[in-house]
Amino acid sequence: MASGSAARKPAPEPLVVLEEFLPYRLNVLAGLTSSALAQIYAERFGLSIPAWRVIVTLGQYECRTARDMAPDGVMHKSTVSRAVSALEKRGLVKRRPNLDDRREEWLALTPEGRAIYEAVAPEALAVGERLLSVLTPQEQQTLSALIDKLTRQARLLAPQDAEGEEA
Amino acid sequence: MASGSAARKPAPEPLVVLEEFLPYRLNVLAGLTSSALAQIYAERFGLSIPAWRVIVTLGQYECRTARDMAPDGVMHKSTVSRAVSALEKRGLVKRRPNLDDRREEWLALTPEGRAIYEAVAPEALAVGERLLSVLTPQEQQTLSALIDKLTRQARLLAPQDAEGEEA
DNA sequence: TTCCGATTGTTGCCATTGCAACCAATAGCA
DNA sequence: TGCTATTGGTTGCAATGGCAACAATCGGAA
Repeated sequence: MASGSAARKPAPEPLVVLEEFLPYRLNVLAGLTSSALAQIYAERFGLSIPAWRVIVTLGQYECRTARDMAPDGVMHKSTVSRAVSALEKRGLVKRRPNLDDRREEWLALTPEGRAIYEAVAPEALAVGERLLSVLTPQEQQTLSALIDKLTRQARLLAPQDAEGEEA
Repeated sequence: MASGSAARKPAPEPLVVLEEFLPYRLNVLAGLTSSALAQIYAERFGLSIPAWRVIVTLGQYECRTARDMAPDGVMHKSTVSRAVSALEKRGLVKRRPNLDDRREEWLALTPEGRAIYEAVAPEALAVGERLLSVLTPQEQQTLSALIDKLTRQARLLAPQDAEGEEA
């Protein structure tokens, strides 16, 4: 940084201080966290973010439909669709028609899918633990409550439907 | 939801409960927050996320170089490059060669850019305020501290260099 | 029964963007 | 002075993913 040190001169009237701006800080934190996680499921298991979410959801609930895959509204239905297709092609997920409503299909992990799930999940959990390890149990509980409050509020402020648009 | 209510059956052994998994919850919150913000700077001012960040950074610090634009490591240098090009083409940002080191260029908002900044910033701030309005001042302070702690830790866990990969 | 609107899921198209290769310029060192 | 490693920045390429249009199906009301 030869002479770039002058880059700190504040502008006439800085209206927003980025480093203190909550949405920005949340994005940075979420991005870093995703990176840490991606190291696990991407590099080591060849899973994309959407694929990882599908795997983990199906590991948690058997037989969800693609529609239910993103009820919290984090992924686009097209994203889910493509992720499921890819996972099916890899033999990790299996579809079964729902005879009661033939628009949708039941989804479930195959044994191979379950195996991957059981290999990835503990490592992902470990990352989460390592993240939280800098907080006391009390702080963790507080954080959880704060995130919940903010998420509820953010849902009110965000465009009603559209929610899936990060990465 | 004709018959989909059965989708709740938990799997044999759910190792990860997504709704309680910190990285996931952070991503959801950050995504919703970004959506709320994007409504302002995208729909109303035609700014992309990177463009918004450039504008806001230049509003805060005059004459930063493109390199300094993402020191917190949130944007790729190619992303910054393209955002700056676009903004220059729109006449919102001006480049000036740095004669001391001709690899880099000083960047600054043009009057038009400054005008946009002064129009967007207050609205963006308002979104942030509305988000935080569900927390007491005490809680806001706590949240800030927790985010800092987690961000520091996440930086240690994430791949050393790569950080810009959200959206 | 027969529409019409709503819902699930897929796909084509396009914008975004990460990656890596590359150019230009600098710094450090022999 | 040259030679090499490093850094700021740009661009081609390919993959990702959102949007919107579409097909298939269902539910409800006339």
